[in-house]
Amino acid sequence: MKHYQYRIKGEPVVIHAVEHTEDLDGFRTFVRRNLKCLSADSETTGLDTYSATNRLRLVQFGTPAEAWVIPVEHGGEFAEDVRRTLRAVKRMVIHNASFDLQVWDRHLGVRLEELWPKVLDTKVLSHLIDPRGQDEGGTGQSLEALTARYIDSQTADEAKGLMTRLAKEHKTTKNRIWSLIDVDHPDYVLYAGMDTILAARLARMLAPLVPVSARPLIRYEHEVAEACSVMERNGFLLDVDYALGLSARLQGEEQAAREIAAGLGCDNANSTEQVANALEARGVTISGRTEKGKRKVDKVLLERLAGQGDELARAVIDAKKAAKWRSTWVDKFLANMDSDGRCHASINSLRARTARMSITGIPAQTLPSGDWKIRRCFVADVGHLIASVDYQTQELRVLAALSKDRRMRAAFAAGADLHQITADAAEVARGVGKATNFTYVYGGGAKAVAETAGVPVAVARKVIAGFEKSYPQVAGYSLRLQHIAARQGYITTPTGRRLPVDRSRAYSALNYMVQSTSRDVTCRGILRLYKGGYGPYLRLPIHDEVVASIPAHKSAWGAAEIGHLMAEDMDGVHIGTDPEVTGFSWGHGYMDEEERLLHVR
DNA sequence: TCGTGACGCACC
DNA sequence: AAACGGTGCGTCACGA
Repeated sequence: MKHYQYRIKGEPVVIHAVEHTEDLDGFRTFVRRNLKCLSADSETTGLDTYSATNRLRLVQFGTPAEAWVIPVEHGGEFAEDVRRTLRAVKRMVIHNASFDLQVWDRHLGVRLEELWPKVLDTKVLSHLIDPRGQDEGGTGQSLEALTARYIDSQTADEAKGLMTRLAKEHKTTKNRIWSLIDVDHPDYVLYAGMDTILAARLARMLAPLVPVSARPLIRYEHEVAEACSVMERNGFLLDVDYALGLSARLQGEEQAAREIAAGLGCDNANSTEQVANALEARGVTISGRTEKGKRKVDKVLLERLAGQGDELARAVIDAKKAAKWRSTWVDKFLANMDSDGRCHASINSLRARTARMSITGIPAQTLPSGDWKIRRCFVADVGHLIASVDYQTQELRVLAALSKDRRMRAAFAAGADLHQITADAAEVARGVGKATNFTYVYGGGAKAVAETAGVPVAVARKVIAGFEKSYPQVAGYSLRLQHIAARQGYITTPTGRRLPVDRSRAYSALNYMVQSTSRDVTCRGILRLYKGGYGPYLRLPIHDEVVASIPAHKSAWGAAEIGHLMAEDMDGVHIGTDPEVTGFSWGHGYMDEEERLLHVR
């Protein structure tokens, strides 16, 4: 048994490090005394919870003044005591609970469903107080930044410095120190214990700072996080043979393209500088410049040159694409999969300033959609099919509900084609109307519309004017939001969420409102699915879409049920869904008929 | 050898 | 007067 003293702004705190089973008596007394509420945290060998080599090393429990660190790595009675404690505590404060709950689920066998209902996640509180990141003028959501802002900057620095110093001492990197450091190293134990003390203090500090309007969101965001953590635990089955084949093919394509590029004077197609030099050596003039004044060599330029017959441009495009597809997607899937061949995404259910989610691990939000080959890597469970259900023009319907624009609402009620209406108002093609609708909601002007729709700026101006004439109350709504934002620095969504709006970019208020409210539509749908027993079938949420793996023998029924549960009326505007059973792989939804016939299981 | 900024590119 | 919102990630180039 060891005890470490530390001071936070002069106040003494103590960290008890359990070493022997006899030490557990003191720990049990501590738990009994604080059964009502404890903070908790864990230290693992890494963030890859589902990999075969990942281990749980420490579990820590704390109060604002005291922490106990249990070396669960030793197993036996230590692990058993932690299990009992996790189950017995009435309320648990955790910073980013999704991570720890999955760790305990995987390594201790305590199901995350059992623990989520009693968790208070300080990261959730922090986001509801200020969703901005550190580089956006906010505090960010990291424990370190929150400690510096709300508790004590010196403590934050010292806690952070501990592990950096340990890594240096052990001549290793910050990423590797977690698995190498002795489980009873004083600095490691101090660091581990401090985190729970800080989380316990943060909970007290942050809870009263959540705006009254956002209080109901506390429960709701914990439930959304729970549903997402179940999806993470489920994982998405990888078609290993297909992925290996695709990887090999991409490697061959990249190699071939690189050889051509090298023959034409460019050794590294990934280096914009080298490509620019090689192109100029061939007599190409590069007029575009980046923000920092460098020669701009992007896909637009390269495609144009390739279209004119430039072989180097073509080779560079091919080499870059094959390399990116292999390294960013396929090889990453193969590296990430667990021993059952499943990939576990990491879903940050409350991420952006607008509360939009982000997904890493499987970067599901950014997989190519124009080509099925990458998504084809992911398949339904045995005996299942993939169902994909998305909302129909979610953001525009949300805009109709929010702005109360009579004509937009009437158009949706009548089942009219909003993109066509916008197009007709300016007598342009439907595609131009569609691009304008989206770009307008993104806060774009004539220049942006011209860019995305591929029309001259003069035409873009006309289409925007047509949009505003078609839906006169939308522009008024945008202005009202801008005024509110200018007055108080933030706007409040229908769910009570505060969205800070930078005064220099007041025009983005409309987009923030629509994006955030749409996110909440999807989240409510996810919660209905989760509470309706669909948790085991859910795979990924992607903005306005949910992907699921459902038993094949009732897949059509299942997809329709999912669509039903997700659909909702918002202030009289129906936000409906398009359920689709794609096939045995996710990619099947992006194939044509002929391709589907070639890909059978 | 590491961390970081710039760039480009994938998506809704 | 006009205003492109929100993400993740790989590579290169550079400085500590």
